Amino acid sequence: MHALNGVKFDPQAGSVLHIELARSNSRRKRKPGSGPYVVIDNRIKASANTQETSSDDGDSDTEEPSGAEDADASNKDELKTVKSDTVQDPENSVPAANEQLERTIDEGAQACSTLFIANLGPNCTEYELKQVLSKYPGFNMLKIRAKGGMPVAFADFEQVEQATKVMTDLQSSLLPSSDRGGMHIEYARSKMRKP
DNA sequence: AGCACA
Repeated sequence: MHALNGVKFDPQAGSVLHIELARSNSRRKRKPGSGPYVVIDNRIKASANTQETSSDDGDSDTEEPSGAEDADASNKDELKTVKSDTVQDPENSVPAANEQLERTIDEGAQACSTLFIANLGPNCTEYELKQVLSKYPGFNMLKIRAKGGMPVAFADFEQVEQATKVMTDLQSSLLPSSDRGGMHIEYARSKMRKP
């Protein structure tokens, strides 16, 4: 940059190059904790207080209340003393038996009365699968969808428990048409899940 | 790992 600075690039007008470092992005990087999601764990914060004031480019962008850091510092010790192991598990207070069971079958997925079935062979037909599923109580309907690739199926039941029964029963089981491993069954994903 | 239709 200094090598080129001041170089005459237009002999007629006598214009001269003026080069300087571009100012850094005026929009400062969002600090973790300033967004809508607040990190509760403050343990890492203690050692990372160095780059706060160094890169202030003087832009008139003042989203940050300047007193925030000081407040953080004074609150730090207080927050640290909150021990997580003393918190009582709210799940244990009301142990509904079947809820526990469903959670154990496939934790992470929300139990529901519709099953998502994958890893079906390319030759699996709706009819074939329906033959199997309709042996089970509460079976409502089956939909097969083959979006370009391998077919997947959605099986709906009257009750969650009935769907659960089918899932555990048929999990990894082979269909006659299958050219691969057993089918993979999960609860269907729904838009209505708890956050 | 792959989740549609109403």
